[in-house]
Amino acid sequence: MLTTTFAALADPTRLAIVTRLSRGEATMGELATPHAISPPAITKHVHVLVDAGLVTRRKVGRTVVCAIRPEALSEVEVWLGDLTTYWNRTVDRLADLLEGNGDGE
Amino acid sequence: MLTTTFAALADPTRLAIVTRLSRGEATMGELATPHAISPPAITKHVHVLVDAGLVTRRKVGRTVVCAIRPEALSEVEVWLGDLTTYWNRTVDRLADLLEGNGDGE
DNA sequence: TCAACACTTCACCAGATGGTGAAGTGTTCG
DNA sequence: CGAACACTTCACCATCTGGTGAAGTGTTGA
Repeated sequence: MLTTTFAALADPTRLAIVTRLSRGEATMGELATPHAISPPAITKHVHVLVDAGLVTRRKVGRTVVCAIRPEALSEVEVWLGDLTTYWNRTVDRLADLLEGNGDGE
Repeated sequence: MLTTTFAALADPTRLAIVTRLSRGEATMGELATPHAISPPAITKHVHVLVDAGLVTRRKVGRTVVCAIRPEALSEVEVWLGDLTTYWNRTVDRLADLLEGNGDGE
């Protein structure tokens, strides 16, 4: 669901995690470092991202390696694309009206 | 702030409002109709969208007309674009490694 | 073997969020 | 004028969210 994706990205810590992971894989510890936040909090945040389908996790020894799942963001791209199409159409129609040739539809 | 935008879009009602407005302006009443929700709730939702810079409001007689502000979404587009660039680079580097010519950096 | 490590689960708390009904503001129109 | 209308503000409530410390799980390595 698109709202789940947006909700996952609506938290600064999680947005930073996703941005960090877009530059390459990282362990939970590496994700936690820049955030002055407790391990349980990072676990929770990553869990939200996994549930939203934005991130994958795999165990490697005693660490957990996280990676981004770009496919989940393509849903956002599609939605944005649709919206752009619609409002461009609106702008075109408005431009037509302003030019006086009111046959926009 | 990007997280503010995502937070605004993280609610189904608000996402529907934005999608609706991308197809053209609407009054508060028109926005409320499909949502089986009380007028105060709609006022609140639109307020969140206005605060996030996604929507504008203007009074017309005793109605309030809302319109989308696409500029706010361009911030999302830019972020998505950056991310895509990064992970494409990662995929390229991985492809290089798999082909055996390990001079990706 | 067993201590240190990396992380998770648990129980809990404060504050934010989404909803409500009731009352208020300003506009239209008979 | 005054009733109906469109919307907002207010006070309030239940639930969700992001955080914590303490205890638990499984892995590594001296």
